[in-house]
Amino acid sequence: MRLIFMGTPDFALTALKALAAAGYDIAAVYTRPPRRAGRGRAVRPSPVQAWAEAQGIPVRSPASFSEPGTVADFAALGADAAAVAAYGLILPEAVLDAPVHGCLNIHASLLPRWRGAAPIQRAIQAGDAETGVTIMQMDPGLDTGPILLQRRIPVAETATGGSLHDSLAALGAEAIAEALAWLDGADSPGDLAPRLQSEAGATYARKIDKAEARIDWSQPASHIERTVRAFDPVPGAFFETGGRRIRVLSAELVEGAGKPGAVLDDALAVACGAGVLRPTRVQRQGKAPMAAADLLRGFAIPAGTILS
RNA sequence: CGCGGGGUGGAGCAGUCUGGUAGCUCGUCAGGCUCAUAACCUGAAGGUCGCAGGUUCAAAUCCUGCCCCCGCAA
Repeated sequence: MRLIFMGTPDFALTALKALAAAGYDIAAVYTRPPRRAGRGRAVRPSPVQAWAEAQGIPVRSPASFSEPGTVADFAALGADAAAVAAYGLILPEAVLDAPVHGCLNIHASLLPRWRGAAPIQRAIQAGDAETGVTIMQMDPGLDTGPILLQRRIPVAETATGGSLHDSLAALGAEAIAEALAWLDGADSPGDLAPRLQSEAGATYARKIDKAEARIDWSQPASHIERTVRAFDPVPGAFFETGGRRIRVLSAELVEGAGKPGAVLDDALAVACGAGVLRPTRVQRQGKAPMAAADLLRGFAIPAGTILS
């Protein structure tokens, strides 16, 4: 089966590796163009591009499919199907229809819940007990295509954006391989007939805004705790004190009450809109992550401090 | 050449500007106190101050080069 793979970050790379390992003929990999990024602003290719090039797989990185000839080049590959995972570009209908079996997308949620850009973090933030991945037949809408198959996993109380991302990437890789195997007519694993998404239960996982990373102590402690986990490792929830930014990597709910933002003891228990939260793992700007107790040994945040 | 912080006994930090016996909060070990303790008291061990070179009577501190870690921004 002749495939086109389209994806950009690590989440997509996990799937690409799985498909390559499964022996698919990958005619080309599409990914977003290299751009200046990171400290020093060096131009660097996407994880998918770096790996694909190392494997000798042809890489294409159009800035947009509205560029002349891009759609024709895509169609000329004569692919049986395209596997799309966190690619980052909108695909016009002419692209979606070009492969024999169309374009299949891996989405990191149980659609129709959490359509959109940040399904992993939003699921944790919302306190979902379970989530998963969906393989869908792409249509022109935003994550609205017919569902081919879904795989579920529980969301652990300790799950972070990073850990859940990795779990779902692996699950998504298995699922896309299974869906493609079915399309290929081999070992049909039951009913994979596409079924339309119901609009009931549809929610939108809007992109993570930088401003959301600043902890709002007027919110309930439980919500802040989930946000801390959802935003670990990126973008990282934080607060500021003494002119320094302190990133919170994990926190625990503790007993007590107080005015939101008030530090209640010398071990960094902070009163929230409802309940009290104690950051347990933190990172001061410029420093490595450390236990909150370690930070406090050299950077006191005494009881009575008000965090805004 | 995007902006910036940092590398000091096992941990987290101060000291660097204004060179002059390396300090703080902990941890560890030993002893004491206590019904007992992560509490308290006493004492001890443990440091090539990231690496290399330079200046100086003298460098954690000043100068030069290099390595490593991290935050912001993208």
